Amino acid sequence: MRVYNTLSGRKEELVTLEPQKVKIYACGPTTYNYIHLGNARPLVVFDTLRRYLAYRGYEVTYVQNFTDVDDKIINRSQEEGEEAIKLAERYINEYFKDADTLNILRADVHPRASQHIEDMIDAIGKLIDKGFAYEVDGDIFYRVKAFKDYGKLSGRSVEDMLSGARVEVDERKEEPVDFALWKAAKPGEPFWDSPWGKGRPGWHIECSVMSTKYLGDTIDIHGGGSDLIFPHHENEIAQAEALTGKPFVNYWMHNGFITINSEKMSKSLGNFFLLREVLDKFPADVVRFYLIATHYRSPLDFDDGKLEEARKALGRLKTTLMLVDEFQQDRSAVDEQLQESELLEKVNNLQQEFIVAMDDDFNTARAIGHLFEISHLINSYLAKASRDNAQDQAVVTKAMAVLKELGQVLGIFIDQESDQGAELEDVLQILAGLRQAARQEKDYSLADDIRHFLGSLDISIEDTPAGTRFRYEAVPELKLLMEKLIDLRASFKSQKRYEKADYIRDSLQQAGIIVEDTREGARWKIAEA
RNA sequence: GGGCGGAUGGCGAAGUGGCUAACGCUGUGGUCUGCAAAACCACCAUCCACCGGUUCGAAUCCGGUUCCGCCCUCCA
Repeated sequence: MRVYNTLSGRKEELVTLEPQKVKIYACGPTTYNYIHLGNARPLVVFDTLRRYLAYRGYEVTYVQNFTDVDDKIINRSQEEGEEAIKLAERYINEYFKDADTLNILRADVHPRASQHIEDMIDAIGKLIDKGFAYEVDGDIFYRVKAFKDYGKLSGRSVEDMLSGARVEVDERKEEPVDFALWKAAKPGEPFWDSPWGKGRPGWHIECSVMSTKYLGDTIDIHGGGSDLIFPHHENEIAQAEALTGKPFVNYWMHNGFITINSEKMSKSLGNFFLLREVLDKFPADVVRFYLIATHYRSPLDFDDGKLEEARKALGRLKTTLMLVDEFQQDRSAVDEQLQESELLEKVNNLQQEFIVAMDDDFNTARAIGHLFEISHLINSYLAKASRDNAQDQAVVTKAMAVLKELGQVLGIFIDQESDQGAELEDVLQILAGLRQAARQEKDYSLADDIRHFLGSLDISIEDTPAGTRFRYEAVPELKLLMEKLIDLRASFKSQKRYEKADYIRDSLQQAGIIVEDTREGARWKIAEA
């Protein structure tokens, strides 16, 4: 398995500290707002990385922090009159809602800066003792010149930075490039007690401290967005390696940005979309698919059209799942009489190619391409297969298991549970029955009326030799379907087509829905409720 | 100014020395259908920003040019 390492600027064979075990630290969000789509990319990218490593037999330990002590949080809390830690906590909870929707697995540990102040004070003290930090008026700065490897990650030299320094210079610092480890508290700010007075930690120290605390002095992979390379990750290295004398991270991985009209999506430019706004318009699996359909290091341009395309593309894979589901007679009883099959041979080859693609720096784009090829093979096979043929059943089931398994590794098959599933399906089938009968009687206006009605609810209807099938992305509301059925029944009654009206009432009853006629009209209820 | 990366069909996006340049979207023709949708079948880049070089052979390596993005300030 090969991984692009920012440190060396090339792909390297992944050799973990311990065989078949991998320790990953991912930089998490600063929680002063809802996350935007740009924040979601590393979440999905590193979640996919993690799933894939687990799929390949690694025991993964995954740590993702929350920055809940920070200038932006303090500013926000002063604007809104909410205590900083409370505000941060509130957005941490909101973060989990978004992440869960996107099918992001929880980390093994989600450490928060606010809960590791003691550890940070301890680390800062040691850095001072070793000569890597100095105090000025209650502030502590890191002495960049003392760390000889400074700049090795971002590929720049201290000299270059000093000459081209655009940093607003704090005169008290020994060098403009020195950065804050500890900031003395200003009036009205949250603070903790330290040997240097009341204050709070700088941003960079938390990751060094929490990474080493939970994963050890040296870890395998540290990930985040490319904008963290400098200064954040550079400073993490300086802090941690000065402290331990050991390499901090073996593989640094950075994802590219999401752009809008080729400009980076960012809060300061104001061109961002909150993840939940996007999730309002598009299902989570589509968003996830969109985020990994491009290689993680490439820029990814955003607009609704791209998501629409992702919706259609993913829909193709889901269609295969649906077609197989429809084809299968009895899922449990297969598998025994499995014979040689050209389909399975090809599918197994594609599974290997999927692995080759993912092994090559997690090339999800190429891997997804192989998924489409599998999908295509299964669809073609299905078109000629026979439901009653045990061999066909076995082969298709086996092929689909591969597709599902690989989709699961990428996290793109998110099951959408419906709470009224049973009734809903029955009601749809009753509508299908009415339409089917209308078609047989050549009453196409009624047949089309039903189809158009369903179309208006974003349910599309497809006739197949085996019957009628429904497709929808958002689970439709039972209430609306019932209103239509009640309407139809009323019009049948007024036309004195009682056999149709009764068909509706009787089949609803069988489905567990009771229709009662009253003076004002009909009403309905679910029998068990 | 310094550092890093990119330029592939109508669009998106893989491919980093050698079979017909993946895959998806769109489009076209066909099968199927009361109509439709889905599915299936077939077709859609003699060419990979430009110029030069290395090589038997390059989109793929090297040099140069143009254009674009990112980082150097909080940012995933």
